[in-house]
Amino acid sequence: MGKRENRTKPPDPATLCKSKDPAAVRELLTKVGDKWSIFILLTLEMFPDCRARFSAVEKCIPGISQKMLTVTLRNLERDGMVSREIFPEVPPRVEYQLTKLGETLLEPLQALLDWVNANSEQVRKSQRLFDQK
Amino acid sequence: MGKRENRTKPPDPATLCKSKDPAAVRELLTKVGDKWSIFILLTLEMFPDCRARFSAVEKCIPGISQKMLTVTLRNLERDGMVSREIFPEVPPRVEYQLTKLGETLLEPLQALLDWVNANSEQVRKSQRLFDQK
DNA sequence: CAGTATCCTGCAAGATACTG
DNA sequence: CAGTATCTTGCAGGATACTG
Repeated sequence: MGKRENRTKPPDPATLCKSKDPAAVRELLTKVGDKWSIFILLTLEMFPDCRARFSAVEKCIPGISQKMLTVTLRNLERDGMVSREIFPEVPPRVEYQLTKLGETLLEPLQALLDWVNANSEQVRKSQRLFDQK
Repeated sequence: MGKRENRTKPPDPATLCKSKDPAAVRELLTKVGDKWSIFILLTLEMFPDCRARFSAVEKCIPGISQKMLTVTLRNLERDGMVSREIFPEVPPRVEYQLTKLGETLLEPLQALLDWVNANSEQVRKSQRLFDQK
């Protein structure tokens, strides 16, 4: 994985996707690469026990709408990345927690976010150069 | 990065994004997390010298349209992730190559794809459970 | 071969209002 | 508080045709 040495033969197209179903791989990749999913999962990690209520997550993610938070959380629950617990109180309280599966995604996602934080300035520079010609 | 220990205090919302401009971080994250960007960069890596022509890349990415390949390659070039060289021949030949910046993205992307390949079955299982209730 | 150009469509996602 | 429900809109992205 992540080999950098030169190759002398053209790659086999099947090498990238181990799956028989490339569309399914694409779809899941789209979901785990989604910005809101990434932010939500990494936000949950920051709380004690990887556990927080709806409003707490919302406060930590600038720019997310209530709708997108709801929708993305529901999808993450469906995918088995977070669990959802409802407390029968007034006013209502709902807590979300990373599952074990969700936790295994943290490292790759953090690596991606780290890359973005580290290189956004260089990317912007490249864009300016590209645009002025 | 990627710490897993429990915390006792709620996180500072600013912790996730080191940038002053959260929207810019979101935007770049969206781009590097895009499925076509990921496939293109990882595909280029598989060629000798991380270098291949348009049609060769196209063959390696099942399901991508010519339009999306063109558009995504142009964006990657603009962001400084790939370089583009045109050979004045007939028929025309255009080669794309990973830049140094692009190569630094390979490891995080490969980790993400590895996760997808390793866990897609479990995610599907979770989805079936969720859907039938 | 490696693109543009054009048309077209669905759906992602914002805004707003309502509620158990 | 943590959601639904509804309406609306932009634009991602497919299909197709053309070209240096």
